[in-house]
Amino acid sequence: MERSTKYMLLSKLLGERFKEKPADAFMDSHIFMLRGGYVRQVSNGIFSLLPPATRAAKKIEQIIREEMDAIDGQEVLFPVVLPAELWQESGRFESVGSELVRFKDRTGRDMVLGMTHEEAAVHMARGEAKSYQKYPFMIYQIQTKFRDEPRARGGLVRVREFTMKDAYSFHTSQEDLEAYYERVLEAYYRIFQRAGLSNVIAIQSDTGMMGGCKAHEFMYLSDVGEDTIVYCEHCDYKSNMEVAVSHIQKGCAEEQEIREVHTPGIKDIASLAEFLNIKESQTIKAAVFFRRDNEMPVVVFIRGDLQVNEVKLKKVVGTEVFPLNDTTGTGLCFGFIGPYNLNAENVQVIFDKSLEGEKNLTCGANKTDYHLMGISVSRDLKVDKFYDVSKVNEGDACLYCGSPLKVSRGIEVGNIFQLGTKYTESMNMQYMDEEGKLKTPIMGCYGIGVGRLLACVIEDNHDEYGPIWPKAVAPWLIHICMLNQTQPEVNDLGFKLYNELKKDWDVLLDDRGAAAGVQFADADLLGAPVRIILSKRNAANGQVEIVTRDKKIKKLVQAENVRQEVSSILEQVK
RNA sequence: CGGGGUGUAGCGCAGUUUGGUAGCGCACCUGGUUUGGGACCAGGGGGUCGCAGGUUCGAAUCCUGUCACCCCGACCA
Repeated sequence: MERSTKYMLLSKLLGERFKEKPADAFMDSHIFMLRGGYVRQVSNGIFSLLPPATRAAKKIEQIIREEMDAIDGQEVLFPVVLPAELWQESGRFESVGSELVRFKDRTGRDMVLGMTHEEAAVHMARGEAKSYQKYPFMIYQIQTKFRDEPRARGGLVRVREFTMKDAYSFHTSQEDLEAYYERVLEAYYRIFQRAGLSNVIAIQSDTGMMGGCKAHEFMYLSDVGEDTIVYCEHCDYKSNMEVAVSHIQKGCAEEQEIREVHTPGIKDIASLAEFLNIKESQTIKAAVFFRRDNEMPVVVFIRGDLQVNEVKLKKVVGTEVFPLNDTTGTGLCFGFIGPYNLNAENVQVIFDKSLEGEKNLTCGANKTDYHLMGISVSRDLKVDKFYDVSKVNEGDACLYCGSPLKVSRGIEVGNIFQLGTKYTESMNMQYMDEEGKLKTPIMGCYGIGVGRLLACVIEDNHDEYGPIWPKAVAPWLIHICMLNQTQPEVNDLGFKLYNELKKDWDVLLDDRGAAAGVQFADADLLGAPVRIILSKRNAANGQVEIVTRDKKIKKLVQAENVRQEVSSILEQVK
């Protein structure tokens, strides 16, 4: 019996492969992982990995490990289950929503499932790093996380339980953190490159529930990505849509008198612009939200052609906001809300910067079926402050160089944060500096989702038949097919090559005696970079065929030269 | 959490409108013929038709409830 999945007989490999497209999958990586016997869903967003995926994941983890060690990381392991007290110390037991799984243990003690490990890292570090002499240091783990996502989807791209590499660094100065942050950023680029993932960019991002000041997300650019990225082709500007900024072209309208117009049933900007034959950019849109703390509705006034960026708005109002659909009890005249003569006693009003200085605008009249035309913002409205709460649109001018901005989709495969002292301070972590004074360390954290990265590697490396694994990640490097296996010379040569090659490489031997088409289809799904094909007709000449999974190399070689040919071909493939 | 969709064998599906013995293709097992892109012949195993109630002589099919999964949105290190 084979004892190692490193080399393996295909007849023993666990994992049914099939040719039909699974009905529930729509992403290529998801389809191939199901069809190729890589993963099986156990529950929504919860997967088991079969041997091929396990092997590929381990290889990715090893790449990550090497690169983390290369920037002085020390590997550790935190628990999956943590006591609520730790999360109460940081304040996140209360502040994080229901994606944090909370439960009670046998004795009724509150516990959580780790969804990220800042608290655990500080808990470890504060007990072990009491002198400045230990600093700086970085600890990391590769560990299961659980987040009860409201909506898992796309196979391994967005799941509830997943393996993540998370790293935490501790510093005695902001400068030191920033210098280290740069080292991590470069290590991340090396990791993605080594894993065979092209087209990953680092972009500025929102810090979200992590807190802190500066953060980057590493985005694999892909049409099936869930995140929207704004970037400038001319300068270096790249940002998540959530925090993207742009220069908004201002109108140059003439000032006009205010006049009321009858607009029966015209409740949205598109129909208003059409009804009055004006541009959408000449209107003021009112978007209403409610605050999570339910204090009062938030009315955002923004130029009619723009949209409200809820992440930006959340930062301005200081709490989460949700679009308000139920109008009753707000005192607002829905569909006809305008900033002029608005009874704003019971609402919070925010003006977007797109309105600053604009003239001759049309807005709701705060009474049903009427709008006002000719509003000039500086003349007619009292605005204390304009905020940037608008979404960037493709083609907007870059704030830094003026070139038109581009918009793309991406999958977040990693992120890095400068956390500052958010956790070290709240959790009372201190060290003694050179002068004998107690100081609070400054912290950074850095994550990579292993399974998501694996899925992205397939997204980036596949054809219509299956994955084309980069050799650094491939479950097996060499896949031997024996056509006409009933012929002793084929069978014997197959096992001879298998036994020889497995000394140096991860090898899979198809010993099932299956039809050629079956063997090829399965080899495509398993995606080994190099395929060796044995057949009756070539065995007669002492030859075997070697092809690469990407079909770029295909050659007949003498059986006795296979080892060196494989070696040289492996040098050439990605 | 809102909107939509689907639950029948491991996978893909038909059957439900009009109630009457649980079906098809692929996969799996046995034997045989095959073998350069999912080949063929013969035989076989596998289902409480998501679950729970109800109507009925009789329910995959009709009614009520419930659960799960998928898609869009909301949400999200």
